[in-house]
Amino acid sequence: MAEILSDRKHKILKAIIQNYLDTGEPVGSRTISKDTDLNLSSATIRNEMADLEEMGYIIQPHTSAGRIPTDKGYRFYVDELIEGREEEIGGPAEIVIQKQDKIDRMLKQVAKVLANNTNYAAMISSPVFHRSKIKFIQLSQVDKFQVMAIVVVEGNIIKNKVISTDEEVDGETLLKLNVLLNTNLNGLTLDEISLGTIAQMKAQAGEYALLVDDVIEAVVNAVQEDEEYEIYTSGATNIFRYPELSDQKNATALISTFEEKNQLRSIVSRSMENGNEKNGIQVYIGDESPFQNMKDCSVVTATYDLGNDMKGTVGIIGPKRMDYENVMKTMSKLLKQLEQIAKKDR
Amino acid sequence: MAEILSDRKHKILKAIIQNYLDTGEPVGSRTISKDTDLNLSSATIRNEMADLEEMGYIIQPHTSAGRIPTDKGYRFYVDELIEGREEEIGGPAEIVIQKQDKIDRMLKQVAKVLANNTNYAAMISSPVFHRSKIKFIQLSQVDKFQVMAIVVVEGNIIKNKVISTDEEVDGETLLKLNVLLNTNLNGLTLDEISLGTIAQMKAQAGEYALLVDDVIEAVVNAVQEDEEYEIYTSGATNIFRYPELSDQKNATALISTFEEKNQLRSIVSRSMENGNEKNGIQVYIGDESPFQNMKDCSVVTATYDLGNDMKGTVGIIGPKRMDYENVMKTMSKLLKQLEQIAKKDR
DNA sequence: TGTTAGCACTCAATATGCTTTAGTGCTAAC
DNA sequence: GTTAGCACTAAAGCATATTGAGTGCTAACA
Repeated sequence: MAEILSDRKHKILKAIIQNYLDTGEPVGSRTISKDTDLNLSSATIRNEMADLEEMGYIIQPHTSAGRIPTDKGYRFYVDELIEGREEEIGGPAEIVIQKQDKIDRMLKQVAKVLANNTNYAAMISSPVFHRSKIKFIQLSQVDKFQVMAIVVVEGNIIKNKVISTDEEVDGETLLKLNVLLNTNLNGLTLDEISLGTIAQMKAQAGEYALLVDDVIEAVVNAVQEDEEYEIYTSGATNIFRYPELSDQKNATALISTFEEKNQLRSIVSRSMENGNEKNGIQVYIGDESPFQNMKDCSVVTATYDLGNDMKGTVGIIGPKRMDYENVMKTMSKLLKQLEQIAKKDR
Repeated sequence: MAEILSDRKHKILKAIIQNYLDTGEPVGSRTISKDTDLNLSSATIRNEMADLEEMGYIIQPHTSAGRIPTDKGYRFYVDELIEGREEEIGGPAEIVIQKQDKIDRMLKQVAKVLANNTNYAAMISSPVFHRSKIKFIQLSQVDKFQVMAIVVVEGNIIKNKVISTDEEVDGETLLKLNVLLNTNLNGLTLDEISLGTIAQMKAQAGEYALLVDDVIEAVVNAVQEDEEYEIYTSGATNIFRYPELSDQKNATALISTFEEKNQLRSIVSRSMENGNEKNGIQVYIGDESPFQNMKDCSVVTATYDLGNDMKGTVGIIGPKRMDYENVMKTMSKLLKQLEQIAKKDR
């Protein structure tokens, strides 16, 4: 598969793809002959193009048209981009994320900035806390037969659950339970709460053993609920900028993908799995993408890490004819900033 | 403006509009002549149509086409619908909202059900609590210099704020402050917290007077934040079902309206203001709608009331050529159900 | 042997003109 | 007041040229 291209073919292929990214029109031999510094006539270029077509890098939409890149062509182009990415200097102008008090506001802003800077549709998942520790638990009386459990998880994420009790619980009991919970559970992750721990707590609770079950269930629920990460999106309408995506069928599919968010979860999982190879940025071209029926799209994702094992995914979705270079640069800049803000924060 | 139409004109106009709602095509005199039970020839209908056009109820897109309703025509039709709405019996099949533990999940579901049952784009605002009472306040130590204030508002809506303190606050002080807060603030709405109340609390707090300021600020912030209501949307892609809305320009405008949500807020405000006249359902046709540049759309809104002064707005947006009758029926059924669930809930 | 000029050819896109169709308004008769 | 009939209109559909951008191939050239 990975034939080695002659230097000339390499240059011509790159020129074709870049031109196509710019214009969105099939590119002909004359254009390449003029645009490159190879000083070759269109006829020569034509010969080379015929070769490249045979090798599967480019294709003719119809006989009398220029060539456009195939998925293989795009892959060639993107791989080269990824190889060449050292420390990017310069690139797009500074991007500013403002520090926000709530983490989800900040994420919403990141999505927005990303969408605006790339002109593609952007998404970001809120971090998952698979192994984040319980920092603090507080039970309080809300009503006569209702106790509220408040759970603070590392990173000051706060969750609460209301527990209905059969009997009235007095303040003193609540106080005891509070102490019990905090001495036994603080510092633990969900996975670390063993049956042993629970048994031990029940023993200590004495006559309130029954209540302990309910409370623990509530705590576990609260933490788990947290792990149902949210997804924020922005710039879905950017797809209308690209004629190849804005026909009725494609547009409906894409927009409802963004509205429903279920499909976006598959991107997030995929991105988290494939993890941190090569600067953490991953490019899925056409059929490589996690979507069905999205063969006209490319997806670029990256994983961010706010520390404390708080990881999430950002991504953009756009046409295959996408400015991959700008997208990758913008994304990595944005991530660096996001992670810096998070670092400063604690 | 409000000329009185002869019975015959009335019937013809209604027939024209209903036919147009069905087909989306300009309707000609022949069609009306056949469809109505007036037993009039197309020629007679033509004469009447010419009159109706002169009066501004219908218009010809071009000389050799049938007529389509103007905004005034739609208004006539909708007003008549609203007049005639008594206790609707029958109508669309039962709609089921499942009770959800979290109120926002339920609202999301309402939006979804509404969108699916009407095939238009739906939105719902989470309730605003302008005058909801503070039920319970709880201060807890999170960190050495961080205290967390948890505020429970009527309806078990829970909000929290982290307060950074200059000095370390010991448990005893916290306990005192807790009592102080709850005795003074419980049962009050935001508006009812007077400067007098605050002064009084400071006096009682003694050496912790400074801290009281911070805490009250946090509480007020928490409650206010709550009043920044959320808007949930569903079925934005339904607009692609209607050719008159799915051209590039309209679609972009509509979808980004749904994405940004800012514009939707203006619908919510408008609907809340115009309040509960006529079964609470309001119809904005074309230029009457709160949007700019949305002259091809109609908006139908209603206000729901979950008790405890928790009011919000639901709405749908669709083409002017909308099945107003079904929309109004579906909406009022859904609202009744929503309010019933809320009632059962407390 | 690689490069290039030249030419015949292809196919999409655009323009052109013709026909059909669904509607109108007006007039004259019932 | 109602209606049949007719001339008229504009959009939409359809077939048929025209144009233009691009190709592949061949033959000549360095």
